[in-house]
Amino acid sequence: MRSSAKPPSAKLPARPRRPAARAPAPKPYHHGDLRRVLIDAALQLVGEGGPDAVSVREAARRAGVSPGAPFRHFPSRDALMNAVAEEAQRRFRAEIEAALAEAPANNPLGRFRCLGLAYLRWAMKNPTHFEIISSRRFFDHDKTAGVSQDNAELIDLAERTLAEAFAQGQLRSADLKQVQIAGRALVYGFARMNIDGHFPRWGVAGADAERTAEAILDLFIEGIAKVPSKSA
Amino acid sequence: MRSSAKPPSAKLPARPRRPAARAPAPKPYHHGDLRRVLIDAALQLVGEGGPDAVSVREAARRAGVSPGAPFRHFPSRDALMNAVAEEAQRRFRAEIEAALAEAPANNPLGRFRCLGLAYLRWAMKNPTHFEIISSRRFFDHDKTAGVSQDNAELIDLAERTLAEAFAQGQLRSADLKQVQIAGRALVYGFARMNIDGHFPRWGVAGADAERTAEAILDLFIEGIAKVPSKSA
DNA sequence: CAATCCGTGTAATCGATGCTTACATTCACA
DNA sequence: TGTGAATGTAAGCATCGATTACACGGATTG
Repeated sequence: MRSSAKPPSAKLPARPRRPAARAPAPKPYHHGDLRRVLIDAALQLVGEGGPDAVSVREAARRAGVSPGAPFRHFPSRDALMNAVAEEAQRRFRAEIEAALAEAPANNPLGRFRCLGLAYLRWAMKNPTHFEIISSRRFFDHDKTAGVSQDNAELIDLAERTLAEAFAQGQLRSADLKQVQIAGRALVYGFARMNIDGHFPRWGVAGADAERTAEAILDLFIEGIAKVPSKSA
Repeated sequence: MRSSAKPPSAKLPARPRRPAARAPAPKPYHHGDLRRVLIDAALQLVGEGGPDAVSVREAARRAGVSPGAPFRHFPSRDALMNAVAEEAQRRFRAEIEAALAEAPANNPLGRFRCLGLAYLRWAMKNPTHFEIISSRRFFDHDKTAGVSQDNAELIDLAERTLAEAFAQGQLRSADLKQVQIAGRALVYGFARMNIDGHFPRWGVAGADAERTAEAILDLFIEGIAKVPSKSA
């Protein structure tokens, strides 16, 4: 979308907000909630063609608004992408926490596995959205208090879960930091490889992908668990 | 570079090819090896600001050539990026194979570790170049015989090494495919997290980064090795 | 109720980019 | 030596991000 030929976009028929007693209400001068609509449009564009497919003008077009209008709400394209990325990150975190809420409470290592699985599943179901939250370039690194609060929350969650697992003697290594980074690298890497096209065989079906994701996660968990063989 | 103000590029002083008996040879009409120079310029641009920092015009500017000239050698920007990515992939493979050539021959698992380490080191020393080879979008997926021969070679190499390790009883799992994918995901993930800015603490120094890289690699190797504790 | 302020949208414009077409130059081969 | 193919230039198109001047109209005031 960003520099390719494209039909003139067919002009949406002026969204029917506020039926307006009698006049045809062709298009109210003020949009209503343009900011929200722009973010949604951009999210959709990301879903269709990745981050590069997002253009301010196309988002404006889909919102039925002039090309300059978005700049009233976002000082730059990056600012729009920032908002989009934060929204995606929010959804990501919400889904993972929801999945974890259903996991058994008294098996930390099992909970850790559950966390990783939810991570992988979301990333594979929403590849382009994962792409924008994983590439930190869309987050504002100047803001105080850590840009994406949601991301820090997730990391904390993983760390606490690992600490519990260690406290219950479920881990072989005491270097929790390394284990945490390795675990993150594993799921991150698998998710990104999937997005970046390193597994061309898995078309859209993704059943193989999900099975493999689970398998390598288990391989990792077994690798860090205490007494890996012998009994089981 | 792709849409920001920039000084007019200072105009290189007409590269002195072929001193030309006596005339000042201000600029030969034909460049000599524009294709090569364009790829180098683009590689440099990638090194300076990542893939998005590459513009055909800027590459042309640095080659001291008109904006349309590159299109004689590359039908599109993507084609240029393709060439750039293949060049980077070639260097990547060369360095890894060189490192592996110095590894002890009769310890497959050790060789596997060495491979992973070389991978991580190159990725961390050439982050932006790793970025373009990891994102497969710059490779031509239509070409027969697999686009990046070099990449397939590397994967084969890893698989053979793992098979040897298994044959010598060094591995705990017999599912070599899973082990290979997990290993790839681990190093890939770590490298990309580093590039994508998930480890903001490691400024440019990178000593911490390299140590951590080695640590998580060892953690993984221990996890897949047979008899992980007990003796060592 | 009316006047006005200011948030929000429009129109027009700028420079940069990818890419194409028409033309110019020069190399290489017959 | 002459000519055609290869390779460069010049000019131009459409799109993009971004800025500026202006227009609209809802909300707050007196």
